[in-house]
Amino acid sequence: MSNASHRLIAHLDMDAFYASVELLRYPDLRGQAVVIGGGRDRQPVLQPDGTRRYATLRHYAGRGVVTTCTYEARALGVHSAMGMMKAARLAPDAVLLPVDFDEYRLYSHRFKEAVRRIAPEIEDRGIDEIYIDLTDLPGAQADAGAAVARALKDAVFEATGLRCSIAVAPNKLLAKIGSELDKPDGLTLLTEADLRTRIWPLAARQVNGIGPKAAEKLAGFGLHTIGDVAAADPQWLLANFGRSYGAWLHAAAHGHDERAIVTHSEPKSISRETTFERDLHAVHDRSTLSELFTRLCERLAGDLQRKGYAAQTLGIKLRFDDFKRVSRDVTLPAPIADARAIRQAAGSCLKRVDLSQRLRLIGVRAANLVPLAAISWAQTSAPTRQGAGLNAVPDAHNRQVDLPFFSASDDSMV
DNA sequence: TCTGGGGTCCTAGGACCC
DNA sequence: TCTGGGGTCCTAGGACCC
Repeated sequence: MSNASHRLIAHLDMDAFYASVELLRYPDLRGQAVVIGGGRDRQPVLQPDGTRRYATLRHYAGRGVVTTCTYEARALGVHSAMGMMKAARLAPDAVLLPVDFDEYRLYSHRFKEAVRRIAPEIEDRGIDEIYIDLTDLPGAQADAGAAVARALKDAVFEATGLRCSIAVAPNKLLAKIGSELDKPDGLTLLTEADLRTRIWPLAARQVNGIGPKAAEKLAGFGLHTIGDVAAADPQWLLANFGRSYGAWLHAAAHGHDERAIVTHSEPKSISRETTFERDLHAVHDRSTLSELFTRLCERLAGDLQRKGYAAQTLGIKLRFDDFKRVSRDVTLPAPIADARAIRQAAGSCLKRVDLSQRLRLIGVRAANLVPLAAISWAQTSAPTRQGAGLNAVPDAHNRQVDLPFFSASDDSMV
């Protein structure tokens, strides 16, 4: 019932989330350059005198990337998604910690619960950020959400000991941009009136949905800021960026966004992938690859079963040594969730790829997810679809994909 | 010593159906 | 022999996000 033009949408973003969680555990690192990411076995060592000894970036060797880092590390030029080798050159003395997703998920749950107690209309946007609809919250309209935002920040700190940045705006697009404007520990209020002064001067890349490719293309036309895009002729945008994306660019640059808060969603796909320590060859490293592949399928099966889904589509993703990537997938006559069936379906996909080039990464993906509860009875009567699904499986023995326990004729990679 | 892992959405062509 | 127009599903790839 709320008027769309009077919406109050908040975006809440935890400040350097993983790094900040680590600082709660290791307060002696506060104020230092700390990088999270890379290897697995870099746990701090507790020494006899009670102090901890930490690994530093200096001697890092491997293919990891920086997952996140403290603001002190950012001051040295390190940022998320940077290769660890590069980060090590920039900040050799920075402390290196392994990622601990279980711990981060715990804190993620805590901060979201704290928010939910004040404002229940939450959209999950990953482990460390959410959108919140404040529109119908008592009193929120009176001060454009300022007091609620303050209360949310306090509640999050109370529940976790962690700081966050919040922006309140008329829509998700502006709220998302706004939460970056005053980081860390920020509180930003944006209205339509701020568009010209506070949004248009920002780089186009600041808009959620304008990524590296689009930003580069825009820059090629001399459009660098959001204001530049806003000033561009809409017909010209359509002609150069396509009907859909061009129209969206125009709307976004003018601060228009009617998307609602989505409080519930079902997963569309579940996947597991791994990058090898060194590039592997399908023939040379056949047994290593086969074992890794089987392991991935087992982990995927575990994920599916734990989350209560079976998959009707299975696929693989490969990245070659030159970073080119391919994917293959197959849709089965009936959904599956067990490791052997997944291994076989994924194996059939693998056979459709030219594997003469060395591989850097391999992944397995489950899609077309069906809740396990929905398929426990009518398994056998699932209709078989015509078309590419079955045709795409070249080997006759691979057609028995709907059997819960297949006779293992396919343990090979190629 | 470049470039992780887990996702979503969009596009585009072909198969197939009516 | 020539000639339709939807609509949906499947597959592959790409952009983007956290």
